[in-house]
Amino acid sequence: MAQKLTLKKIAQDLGVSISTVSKALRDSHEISVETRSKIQEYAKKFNFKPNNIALSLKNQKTKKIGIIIPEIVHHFFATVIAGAERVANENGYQVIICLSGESFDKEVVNMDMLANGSIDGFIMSLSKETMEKQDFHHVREVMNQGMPVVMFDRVSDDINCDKVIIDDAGAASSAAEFLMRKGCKKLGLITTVDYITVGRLRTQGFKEALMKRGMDIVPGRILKIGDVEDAGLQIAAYIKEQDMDGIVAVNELFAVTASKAIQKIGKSIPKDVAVIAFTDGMLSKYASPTLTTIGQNGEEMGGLAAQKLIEKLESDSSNEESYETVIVKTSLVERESTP
Amino acid sequence: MAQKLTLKKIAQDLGVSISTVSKALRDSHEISVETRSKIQEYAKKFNFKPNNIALSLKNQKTKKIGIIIPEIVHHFFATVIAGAERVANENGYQVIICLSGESFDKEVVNMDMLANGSIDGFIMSLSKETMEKQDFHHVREVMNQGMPVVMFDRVSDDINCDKVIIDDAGAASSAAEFLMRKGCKKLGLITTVDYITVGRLRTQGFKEALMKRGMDIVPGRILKIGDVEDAGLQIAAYIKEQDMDGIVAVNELFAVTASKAIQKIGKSIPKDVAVIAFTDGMLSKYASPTLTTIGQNGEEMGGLAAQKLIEKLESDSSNEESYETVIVKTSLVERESTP
DNA sequence: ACTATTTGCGAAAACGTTTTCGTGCATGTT
DNA sequence: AACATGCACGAAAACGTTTTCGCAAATAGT
Repeated sequence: MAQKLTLKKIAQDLGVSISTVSKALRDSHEISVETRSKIQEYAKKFNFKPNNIALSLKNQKTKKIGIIIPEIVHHFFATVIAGAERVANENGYQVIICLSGESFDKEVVNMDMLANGSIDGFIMSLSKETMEKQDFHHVREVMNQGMPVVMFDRVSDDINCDKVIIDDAGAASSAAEFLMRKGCKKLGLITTVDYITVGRLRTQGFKEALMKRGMDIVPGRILKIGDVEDAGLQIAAYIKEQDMDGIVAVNELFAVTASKAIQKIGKSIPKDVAVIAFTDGMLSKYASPTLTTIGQNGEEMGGLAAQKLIEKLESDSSNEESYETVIVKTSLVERESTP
Repeated sequence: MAQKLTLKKIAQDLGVSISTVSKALRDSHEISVETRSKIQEYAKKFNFKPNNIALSLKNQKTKKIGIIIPEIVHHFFATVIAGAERVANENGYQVIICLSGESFDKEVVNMDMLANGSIDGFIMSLSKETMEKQDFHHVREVMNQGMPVVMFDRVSDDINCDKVIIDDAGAASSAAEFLMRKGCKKLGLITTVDYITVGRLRTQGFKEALMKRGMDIVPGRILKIGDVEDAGLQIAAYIKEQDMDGIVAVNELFAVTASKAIQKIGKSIPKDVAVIAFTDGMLSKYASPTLTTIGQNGEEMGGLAAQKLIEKLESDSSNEESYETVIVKTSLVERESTP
């Protein structure tokens, strides 16, 4: 277990001072060529790598970015992380991941832990509890300390920072419009309760599309799911009770659950009922029938978020406070569940 | 942008020395009660939190663990991370995630970056390329520096360290046995090429189960997939050509792809062909029909890996070099794809 | 009243870097 | 011979902590 090599040890072994070693390794002209190569060879031979912690302390930057998300076992978030990690790595950064598990308290604790020097900036998507409580003191606090924050997907208008989102309302509207163009007259929507921003916006977009076509908005055809646990039962009942020929679902799970319920009552997809889902993940690709989806391009969102964060980090911190909201285009992927 | 509070600033503001502040905040009896409470109140008021980097440097430990995995957009790995993150957090640790993207070089680079002081220990699953090359110098190197490593899932016998794996051969054997008990006579296997340890072991277990029952092993019924890209075509051809009444697949994707191919040629599941898959993820739960699976309990594996790593980290590092391999039980989840 | 003991606090080292500022010595210039 | 210049290197500060040690003053013990 060869102890970790430090400048100090090299200096001792070679009979020079620490500063000389440091300078030699950075190829400073202050050091004679012989001394320099002697030190460099020694360092190479014993595979010296400067200690990151010491560098962080000295430079007051860690080259790490913190990502706080509600869940990782969720295809969309996983793709976001993948994108963020890629861009971070390309720029010499590493990512530290913390999961809030949709809990406000855990989100706060995690942020506090990371904010004390562990990272240079945050990428985050708010937990359900946080959105419900509308309590954002923790993110305000880290921003006050001069730590940049980029939010994605689950964002809040109450916080002034860079954001990366998709045009939820617009995408939901296009989805409904797409179904109507295919001939659907009785559209349904399976969405979340309103305090989840994305659910609310998608509901709003859905309604707008119907209104634009002058169609009635039938309240019963809009199902808002609060407790995901018994989504299955709620959706089954909803499918049985409502007479619809097209359904928009705000996520894959709702869509595939609905799809199964539809087939169970003897209707066929897409002939009797067309289905379109948000989030282009594994389920949509492999469900039966495969689902037409609105892809959220998570990889791209993650990449953009990292990009923006790193830009903020590397610009003169003395710069003006200007925040931007990037809207990532969604992509409609047509599969078997629509005509 | 209130500058980050430090001991030094508190000391200046209160007209005492840095050491006094430090001691007061740790409730040392060396400091008088008045001074202590004065300092503590001040610290609380301005929300002082000690700088993690400085602590890391001082204590020579970061309270962070590095996780290196091939992919994150993969349900199994996501569950492992979730489990590791949970246990890590419970013990005051944080996780840093690096993705190798199945590339040897990226695995090496990432390990090198993390090994220079950023973390206290590693949890990792080897990339495909690494397993193919059989080059493990990078993990040996960090181990030589006294940094503990715990491997999971994709491990190597050539490396001596703690490991967390499932009993792949045993699980594959039970899967085959399960199908035979249900009356299947002509079993097929969809697996990976042999240099992926888990694929090899599952293949081996599958064969053992057949031999134990005295059944012939028909080479054509064992499909080894190397390039995942055209797995679809290979599986479709295989299903068409071979006459089988039961199939074991080493992952969900292969299983659901096979399942679709089977239904496409007009056979019914599970009546004509029974299907059983490894990895109990989203696909199995929502495919049509839903799949009987062998759950790998990724959450548990991640948790155990973190547990073992933290134990190693917190024991006297002077302890004996004893390594353990934990075998996590698999769980058979019966669904519609088997009789 | 003189010595022990306790009390309350500060100085300084250490962790591993980088960087600024000397400093001693050889060389070059008058 | 006197002085400026350049070269090659070392000392020390700084980043923010914790901790050991030392020291002065106050208290206690005879």
